[in-house]
Amino acid sequence: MSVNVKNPSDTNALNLTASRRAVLDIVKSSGRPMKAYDILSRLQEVIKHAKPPTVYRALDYLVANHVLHRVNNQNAFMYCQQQAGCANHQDKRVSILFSCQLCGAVIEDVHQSLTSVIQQMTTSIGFKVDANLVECSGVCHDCV
Amino acid sequence: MSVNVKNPSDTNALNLTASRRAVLDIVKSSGRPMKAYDILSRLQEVIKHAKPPTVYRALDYLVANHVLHRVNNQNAFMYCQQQAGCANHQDKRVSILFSCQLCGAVIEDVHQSLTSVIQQMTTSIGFKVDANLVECSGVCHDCV
DNA sequence: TTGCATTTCGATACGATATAACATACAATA
DNA sequence: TATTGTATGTTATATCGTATCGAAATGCAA
Repeated sequence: MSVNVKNPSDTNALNLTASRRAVLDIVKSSGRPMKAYDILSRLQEVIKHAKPPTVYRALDYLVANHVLHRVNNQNAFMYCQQQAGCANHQDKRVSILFSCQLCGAVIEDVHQSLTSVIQQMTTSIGFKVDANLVECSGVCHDCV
Repeated sequence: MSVNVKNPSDTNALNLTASRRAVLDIVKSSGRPMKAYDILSRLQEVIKHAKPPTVYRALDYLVANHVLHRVNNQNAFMYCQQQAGCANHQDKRVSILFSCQLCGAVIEDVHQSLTSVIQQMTTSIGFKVDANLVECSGVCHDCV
């Protein structure tokens, strides 16, 4: 059932099984954050026997591998737009997610000064950031 | 039942009813983030008939009035340490919450450069921040 | 190709989180 | 008094996420 597309010469490659790939495609193609149970509904169109753990396992894997972001203030998941092959993560640039509480849109951005100040603050308190990501909640331009 | 302690001459004063005050005291005195149902358990020692909506209504009010922070990556609530009478909110300084995913501790900090860069970024995209707060998930110094 | 360790998966059940819906109480005030 | 707005009480349920465990698939070495 699962299809391993990992390239043996690339130890950082993803092990995209069928369910992981399907979840990734669903979230990526939606172009916006998706909730777990909305992903599940879509997933069940392709994998009929999919259940909540199917989705959560795939999401855990994809978030752990920096392909998706978890948007905590929406309990949602979105495609990581700043990375191509986890470049953002590898370079330790800090992304910020501006999350609109009205329409759910998330604007992902990076900024050198943000990265610098976060690195400075985390170094001074000995805090290890786990996703090179900060979140900010508010209202986007379109929602006035 | 409700006890209004609002000072009529101060339009920014809190309307701390009995349940709101009890929830605030519980969260504040714990010194760390608390989950809603843990708050409920404690609240029921004082207000026996307290139910989930009792807690969530009080939390909504206290978060809306910048007395508590909602820690999204823990589904928890903590006392706002940077403000005294919402000074932080009024001054538009941006707090950052470094949230440890292992022990649950949250370090709240403010930094002028962080405030500057957030203001710069939000201005450029027309985003209105709703709590002058950003969140960052990771592992704290004590948890290595 | 066999055997073994590891990873992934299917399925059920449960635990945790949050809100809907509606009725009631009460203070301020017209 | 009648009205309005705010806050509360109560029940039930919706929504979200995870623990568990056995089965199946996979990778790998002998």
